[in-house]
Amino acid sequence: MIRMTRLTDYGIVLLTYFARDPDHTMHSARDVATTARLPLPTVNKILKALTRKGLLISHRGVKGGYNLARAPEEISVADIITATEGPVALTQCTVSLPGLCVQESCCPVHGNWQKINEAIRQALDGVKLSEMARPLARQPGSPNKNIVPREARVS
Amino acid sequence: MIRMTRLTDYGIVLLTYFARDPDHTMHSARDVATTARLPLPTVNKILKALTRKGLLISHRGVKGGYNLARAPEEISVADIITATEGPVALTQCTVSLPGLCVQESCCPVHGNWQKINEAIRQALDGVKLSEMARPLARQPGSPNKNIVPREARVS
DNA sequence: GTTAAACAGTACACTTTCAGTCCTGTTTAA
DNA sequence: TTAAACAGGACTGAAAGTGTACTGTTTAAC
Repeated sequence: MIRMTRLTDYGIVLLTYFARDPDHTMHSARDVATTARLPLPTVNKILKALTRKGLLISHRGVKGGYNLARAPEEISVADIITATEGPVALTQCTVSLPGLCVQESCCPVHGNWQKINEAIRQALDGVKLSEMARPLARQPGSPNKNIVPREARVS
Repeated sequence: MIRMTRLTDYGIVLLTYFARDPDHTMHSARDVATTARLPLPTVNKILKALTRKGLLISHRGVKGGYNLARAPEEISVADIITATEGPVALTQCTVSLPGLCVQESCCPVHGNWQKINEAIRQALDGVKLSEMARPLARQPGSPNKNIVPREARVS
């Protein structure tokens, strides 16, 4: 499996809660944590990170909370992954700028990765948060199932 | 960054050495390790794994070694990743069979990942080993540059 | 038949990364 | 003034990844 971190997965789920709210009202980390049934410290951490990367807007103070910084149609899965994990790429080399790799001039597969990464980037860029939030939500206030605890899975 | 393990990266590079040989002759792990300038134990480990998954054919004994099990045009990057890391997917849930996830029935993004993973699978399936081996090889006997040692990169 | 080269399989130690939590500080509505 | 809520950093335990070593099996060559 090509790994995405669990926090990124959580982040996407949390963002769908914001996206699903038609009024675009503010939601505190506590509310979101309760809704998503995830521990508050973890939710805090994720929302803070997403804010730093410009996907959420924070409001401090007693009635504070978070808002989506952009419309759900304008936020792609690639944006979210980029925010929490850095540029979308499968290998280190294509993340770094040209010339930074010490063995670049003689690598047998140099350049080919660019094409692969570009394809993946496009795939992830084509899926918007609005789509992720849309169809299959049966119970809005429900936990993330993407992460399956090992002990919860049939062997 | 969406992570692929280093061994997978190595594996792809090693396979390109086999693919690049027009005669499809057998190569021992020792030879490949020397050519790729990677430690022999590591190369051994990777080639053994690729053999178990059916991408290479092994021949034991004194003049033994490895061969590609199929033509380079018939081996995709997805095949290689699948062989070393399991099914191509970004999240756990889409790897498991339906029904195995305890929270499946109420996950807000369930099903949407299927689409994303499919897109990525197709992207990786469209790139064949023959393409990876083809164009940019300047010095056939050169090391893998995909992995950039942290200390080798400009900060 | 003996030998040595080469693959097969397993186990292990080391390192790095992830995940989750906690603590202190700042902001702001009531 | 108070308390709710975000900001930022630090820390720890767990998990995964990485590289190596060791023992066993196969087989070509002599």
